[in-house]
Order: sequence, then structure tokens, then C-alpha cells
Amino acid sequence: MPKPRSTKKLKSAAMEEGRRPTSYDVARIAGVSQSAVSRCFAPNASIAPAKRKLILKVAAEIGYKPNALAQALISRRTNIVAVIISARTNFYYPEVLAELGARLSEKDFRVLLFALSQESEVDGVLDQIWRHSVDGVISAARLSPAQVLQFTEHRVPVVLYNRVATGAASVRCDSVEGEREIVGRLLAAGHRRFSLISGPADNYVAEERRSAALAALAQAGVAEVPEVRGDFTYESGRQAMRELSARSQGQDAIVVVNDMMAIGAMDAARIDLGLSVPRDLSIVGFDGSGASRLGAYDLTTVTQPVHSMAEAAVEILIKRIADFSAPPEQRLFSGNISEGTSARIA
Amino acid sequence: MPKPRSTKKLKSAAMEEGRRPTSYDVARIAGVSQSAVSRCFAPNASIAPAKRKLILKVAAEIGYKPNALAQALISRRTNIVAVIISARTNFYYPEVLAELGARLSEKDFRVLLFALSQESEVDGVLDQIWRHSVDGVISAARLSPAQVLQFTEHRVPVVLYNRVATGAASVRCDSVEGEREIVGRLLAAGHRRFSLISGPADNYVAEERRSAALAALAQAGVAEVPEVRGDFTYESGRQAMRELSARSQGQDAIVVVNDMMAIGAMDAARIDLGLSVPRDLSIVGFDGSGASRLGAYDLTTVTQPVHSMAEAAVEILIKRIADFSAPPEQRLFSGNISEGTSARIA
DNA sequence: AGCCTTATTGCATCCGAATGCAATTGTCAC
DNA sequence: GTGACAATTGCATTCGGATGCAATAAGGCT
Repeated sequence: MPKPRSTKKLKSAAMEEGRRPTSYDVARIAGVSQSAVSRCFAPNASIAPAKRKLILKVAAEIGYKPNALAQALISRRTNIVAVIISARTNFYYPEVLAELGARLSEKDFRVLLFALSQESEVDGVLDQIWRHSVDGVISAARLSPAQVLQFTEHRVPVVLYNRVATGAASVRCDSVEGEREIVGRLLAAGHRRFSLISGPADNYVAEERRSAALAALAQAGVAEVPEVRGDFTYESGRQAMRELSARSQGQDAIVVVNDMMAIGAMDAARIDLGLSVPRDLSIVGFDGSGASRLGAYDLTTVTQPVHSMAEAAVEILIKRIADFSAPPEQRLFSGNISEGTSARIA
Repeated sequence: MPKPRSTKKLKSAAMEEGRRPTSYDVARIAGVSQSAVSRCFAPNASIAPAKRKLILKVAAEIGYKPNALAQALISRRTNIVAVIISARTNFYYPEVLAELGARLSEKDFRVLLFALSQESEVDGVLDQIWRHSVDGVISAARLSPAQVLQFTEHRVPVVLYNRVATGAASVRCDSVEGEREIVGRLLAAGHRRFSLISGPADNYVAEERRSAALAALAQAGVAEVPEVRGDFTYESGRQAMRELSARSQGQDAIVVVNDMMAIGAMDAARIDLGLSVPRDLSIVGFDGSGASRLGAYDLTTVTQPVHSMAEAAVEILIKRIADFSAPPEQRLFSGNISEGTSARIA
């Protein structure tokens, strides 16, 4: 074995040119083959302990780090997961994103983020995702069955977050149960004159919550339910509340399909309409976002178990990355009612 | 030129195996060389229009998309920017992140996201960033001079967001000016008994705002300023306000170094202490985060021009990616005072 | 027709790490 | 000392696309 030559001089070989050192640089300096260097960084490779130590020492000295691109190209594993989030839809997405990111990096995966400002951007985003050969996709934005199928055909696992599609794994919070329960509690507390602030008609989650709430009310004999649609934003909730109040009097409970709009509705009730919440009017939301826990609102809402959901999403995804033949699980989580002070509930 | 053979049959060559089609697949089917295919996707390459059309047609048919990994490996350009965000520090980071992401994708760059939950994670994150050969870095987390230097040595441009470091470009909101101005307005409105809710001592932005506020007060002859440090969270602001009130009576203005804590302080004042804001007490924040605009708070604060700042950060970064010898600009933006109703200001 | 220019094209090589395979070295038992 | 076997090691190739260079084809002009 040729003696390792003086580090000092050779170090500059790569450095002078501003290039990052490669495994060849390490190999040359350590007097071994490139393969040996590569094997030092592989988990189960066969390499003599002494040589390994030497190589690692040289690598550390010249600051060698394996090039993830080259590794990915040959090994067909990027260790990157694409996360698609639709800002409009998922207004508490920062919390979801933070959880997903944390769980993924624990498992040694990186996040390639795609934040849609419009659903129409999804095509371009998927194109990019393809080009980057990600190992998996977590999407909190709507994907068409065809889009899901395309991933499946190419063995790229997809986990939907609060969405569904046949053939794709998903993690969701049970909107139906959540709405039924919170509406039930409002009914039990004696409310009878309900209004609904719902979301965009093309939004899956919003529609699910909407119909669950209406169904629960209908079952209790409450058929007339004035409704205004918002777009999940604070402003739209506030506006919706004003419209509702102009349209019909004497409401005593407002069911809102997400927290941001519920908070807007509370402000409309208190500030714009001079009502007292919850004395004159009970308002409930859905999500359990950070804003719902602010003291001035203290919203009564259905809190999604974001932590568990993100954990499950990542777990399912990773399981399928490791073994694509694992069945696409569809996991449903129950929301928890957070009893705030924005509603009188039983 | 050999006639292009029937598409149908050859298409399956790549497909059957579940592989994504490569430029070789396209080349074979179209009856041209791999180089020709590659040149179809390069902007200034020389290729006959007719051939180009044929190749693009075949590519579309079999769903060929260039492999970003291979492109990056050979061209030394990934079109990926690492975005480092420190969740603790930057509590309105979702807004910043959304802006950065939108601006970057407009320019055809992808975001590799690193959300730190602790500053100590920064080393591991930088390691990953190196391995992935990103084209540039935008960091809203603190980087040591050595870390910045390392990027500079390898010609990877870095833009700091609301941070500074010699040798690195940066985009910041002028805390000094902002605090001076908002404190000035409080003084002008007649406030004299100030308290301060500041941030972690090791946080650059927090300290800058803190000392700017104290300096402005000292200059006006207000020397005694009770102070409690928080950690940027709502809860810590609320707690800080309670402590301040227990410690000293008769305060009429609370200067808070960020919005989240200011909102917490408002809730403490109103809910926990039964004070009226702004009649009994003026409270001002800093950031102009979404929460500050909620009706129940309507915080008087210094709003950072997030949109312009993100735009500038991306612009500076891209300029330096294109030409690393461009000087690292340091751009300073003025905040705008948002006159809410949480403070009496002149 | 003959010569020169310019536009296309393909060949061969490169980027940087992983890995099957064969060669080499070392270890151990007999 | 020798054969058997295991542990190391290096060689050569692979992943998929970009690109310099030489070869070829096409077009223009006298």
C-alpha cells in the first residue's frame, strides 16, 4: 500500500479550484481507491478498521462530504420528500409543516417544499417533483386520481394529508365525527337557531365538515340553516358573519368550518355587531390552530391532533418508501373538542 | 436518418420496468442520438427545428422529463435554494417563508427547507446543505462568521434575513429606526412610564430592538425602564406582562420586541389584570405579523415590509448565483408604523 | 460544378459515488 | 508448510444528461 502523502499539499488540489473535495481527492491523499472511500460511508460495507479510520481522518481534514446528487443518481434514493401545501386551503399550515419537517428530519429525510398559492399551480409543481426524483410525497393539496395513479405507477409513495384518493395512503382528522360531536354539544346546551359559515365549494375538507354539520343538525330537527361561504380567511369569516346577521335575526349558534373564519366571525359579532360571545351567540370552529388559543378568542373548536397526524403521515410514507408493496394505509384521527369560551356547550 | 419506429412498442421498454424514461429512451424511439434529446431541452443549443419537434413529441408521448439529479451533477447547478428558518426566533416565519417560496419559484428555483426547532441544529443542517450542493442559501437563523466564510470560500452565495454577518449579503428591517420611531410616537403622546418586554439575550434582532428602544427612551430622559425577557411566544409575553405589573405600578406604556409577545401582553393586561388597553396602558409590538391585525388586538406595531424584503432577498441571491463576484449587498428596509388601537400614539 | 461557410449531428467523455466481481491478502487449522 | 476460507481491496461499470469537438450535411456564391 502506498504511503499516504503529506496532506497539506494535496489538500489544495481540490481547494485551490474552489471545488468541493470528492471521494477521489480523499482516496488520492489517503492512498487508497475511491471504492474504499465510498465504503467508509456505507453502513454494511466491508472495510478494514484501520483503513477506515485513516480515510475518515483524511476526509475530516479536507472537509469531504459525500455528494448527495451523485449518491442519489446511482442509488436511486434521494432521501428527499416533497411536501405540497396549499396555503389557501390549509390556513394553519405552518403548524402542520413544522411538524412534518421535524418528523422527517428525524428520519433523515429532507423536505423539498412546494407551497401553492393557487390550486392551479399543482401541475407545474408535480412536474418539478418528478424531475427531482423524490422518494415520496406528502400532499396537503388536492391531487387528482390520475396524478395519484401516476405516482403509484412509478412506485413513488404518496401520503395525503386531510385529503383522500383511492389507492393513496392518507392521514385525516375525522371531520364528520368532529362536527357531529361539537354540533351535538351545542344542541345539548339548548341552541336551536344555527347558522353556518362554510368554505369554498371545491374544497374537500370544507365540504365534508359542512355536510357533517348540516346532517347533524337535520337529524336534530334543525332544517333551516342560513349559510354563507367564505374562503378560510379571517376577513371572509368576519364578512360572512355580518352577512348572516343582516340576513337573519335571532341566531344563537354559528358553526364555522375552520378557526380563522370563526375568529373573524367572533370579531364581527363583538366589534361590528355589538354582540356578546358567548352570551348572545355561540361560535365554534374547527382545527385547533394556534390563533384559536389566543386569550381574546379562546375558541371552542375541534382540535386536530397535528402532532400525531404528522407523525403518522411520515411513518406511513417511510414504511412505503422502504417497501412499496406495503398497503397504502388510510388513517383517521379523532379531533378533540377544546372547550374554550366562545360557545356555551354541554 | 433512420425512420422513427413505432412508438407503442418501444414505449414499454422503459415503462415495463417501472423506470422513468430517460433521454436514451427518447433518443432510441425518435431515432436520434441522446445528445440531440438533451439539446432539445437546452435553451441555446443547435438543433434542427423539425428534429426538435419530433423529439419533443416523442418525449411528451412517453412522459419523459429530464432527471434533475443528472442535470445537476454535470452542470453543477441544482436550481435549489436552501432556506433555513428558526422557528423559535422568527415567529411570523410562515409569512416570510410563503413570500420567499413564491418569489423563488417564480424564478424557477426550488426550496429545500430546513426548519430549526433549536439553534443547535444548525450544524447538522449545514452539513446536509453541503451534501445537496444547493445553489444558494437564505438564512433567517444565525450563522457564525466561520459558517458564512465556508460558504463564501466555496462560492455559494448566502443571504441573511434579518441577520448580519460580514461578507454575507443581507436583507433587514431597520429595528433601530423602527423602535426609535414608535417609541417617539408614544413619548409624543405623553407616555412617560415605560416598561419593556424583550427577547432572549442571545438573539440578534431582539437585542437590537431592545437597545434601540432603551436608547430612544434614555434620550428622552426616561431612564428607569422595568424589563422582563420573554422567548417570543404568546405565553411568555403574557407571563412577562404579569410580572411587570407585579413588580412596578403605574406604567402607561409597554414596548414589546415582537408581536406575539405584545399580544400576550395585551391579553394579560385585559384579562389577567383587568386593565383597559389603550386607555390604561399602551402596548406596541414589532413585526406586523398576521396576528397583529386580528380585530381583538389591532396592535399598534412596526410592520416589516415582508413582501419587499423577501423579493430583495431572492433578487440579491439570484444575482450572486449568476455572478458570484457581484458584491454582497446589505439592504436595509424601513418598517412602517401600523396604527392600531392598542396604543395612544401621536 | 466546385469551393467555402454555416448549421446539425453524433461520439466520447465527464460529473461523483456505489457496487458486482475478481484478485489479493491474511488467518487458521492441520 | 500448505490448502481452505474469509476478509479486504481495487477495477470497471453504472446512474442520466451536458457539452467540446470533429464529422457531415446543407446552403450560397462564383
